[in-house]
Amino acid sequence: MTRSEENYLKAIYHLGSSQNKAVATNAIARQMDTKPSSVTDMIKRLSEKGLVNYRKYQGVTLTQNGRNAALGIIRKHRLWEVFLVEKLNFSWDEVHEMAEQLEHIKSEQLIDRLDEHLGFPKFDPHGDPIPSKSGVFKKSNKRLLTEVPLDTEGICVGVKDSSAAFLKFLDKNNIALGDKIVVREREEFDGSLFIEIDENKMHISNQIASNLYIQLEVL
Amino acid sequence: MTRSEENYLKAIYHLGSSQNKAVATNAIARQMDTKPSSVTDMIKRLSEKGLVNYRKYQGVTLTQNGRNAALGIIRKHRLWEVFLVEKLNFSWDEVHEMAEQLEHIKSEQLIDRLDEHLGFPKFDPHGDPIPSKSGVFKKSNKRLLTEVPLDTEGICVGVKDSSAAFLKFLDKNNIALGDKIVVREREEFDGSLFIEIDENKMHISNQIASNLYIQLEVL
DNA sequence: ATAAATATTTAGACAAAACTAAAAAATAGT
DNA sequence: ACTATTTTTTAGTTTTGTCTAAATATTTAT
Repeated sequence: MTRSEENYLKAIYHLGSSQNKAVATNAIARQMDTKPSSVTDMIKRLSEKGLVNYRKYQGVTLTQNGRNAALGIIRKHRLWEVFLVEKLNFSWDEVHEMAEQLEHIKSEQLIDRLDEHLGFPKFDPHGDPIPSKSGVFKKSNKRLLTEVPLDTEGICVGVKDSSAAFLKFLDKNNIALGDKIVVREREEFDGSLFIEIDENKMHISNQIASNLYIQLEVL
Repeated sequence: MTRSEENYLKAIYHLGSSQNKAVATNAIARQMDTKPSSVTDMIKRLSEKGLVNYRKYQGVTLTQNGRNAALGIIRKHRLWEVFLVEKLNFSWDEVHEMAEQLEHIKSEQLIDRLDEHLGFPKFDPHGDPIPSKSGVFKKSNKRLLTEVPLDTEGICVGVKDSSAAFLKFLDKNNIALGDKIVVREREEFDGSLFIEIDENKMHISNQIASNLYIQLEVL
């Protein structure tokens, strides 16, 4: 499979073929920053290879083979992200570009050894689940801080609003990706939260909480 | 730069442009398992980009830019090989294919962090020197066991004859890549050697010794 | 139900990187 | 010095993946 084919499969998966919804040509074009006509071309090729189901004008879904291929690429992407963050000390927001390249390295052996080297992680640094070799994965336990149950420990894995202003705010208040967070109390009146962040108590507004993603621990 | 361009530069470097000899079209074609006409095409492109010096029918040399690019790729290749062997426990003979792919990953940051993660190694698992960020590297201290001075410790990093028969012999005699080796005595009569291999004393024929590469330690 | 808007596909081109076949230059052998 | 051989280059195609422009299908709005 070519690199380009892999990228299309991944895009189709992310655009909803994970839930087996048919994905529109236009949506793929937007996602991949390319033209709809190019997408049509590629879809035909993928269809001939039995990786997608395609009927003219009706959008596209992944076949079982296509889905497996997509999951394989996602597995590689996320394992490499873990490597970059855990072993090379990159931060969550620096790794995507590199992982986009690394995910196309072809070697079963390599990715299995990497998996082992990393201790078979189940989630990537953004809290997204890592499919196993055979394509199974845990449901993500990533949710907004506003939706986390009380007294349950989680790890800060992402932001919804990635504006400079918000990131600066986080920085000033010593909230960083990877921090351990527990919600201790929810204020009914304004939806603000009392939290503990790496053992320090804090009070944050609903505004803030609704822009922070937390990954809850799962066994 | 495209992947293909990078591979051509590397091939030209290895074929003698390291010593600034002009490299023949045919030689490149052989090395890259491609046709001479394809090589001519590519050389023209590289020449337009200022990466090689080219005069029709006269062969090709690398420009300074070309040489730097080639060294950059070699640096990446060899650092990834160290990673594969040291961190993922692959053996010397399994890593080349993977490194061929990994060497094309584009990210200065990534390779510098990898370098640091590995402790700034100066040689790869085959005993070949790793160019620094700025393109300088130690001369290889890789040589045949027959040419190693007495009482000088080295590490077994390669074989000249990689026939199954020879590899089987090594296996049977417990000689493996990565073993520490010291030559204690050379027998004038038949050129055989008394060596210590990981503390065990052994006597090996000149035949054997002249097919084993040793990397001598350097500071 | 039909016109307007939107989405999708087709047709034809292009660039990169390869190929084959044929021509031209360089080298070697006598 | 002049063939014969080898090497290199040119010319013309092919494949992959993209593009633009035009044609066709579908959806939406009245």
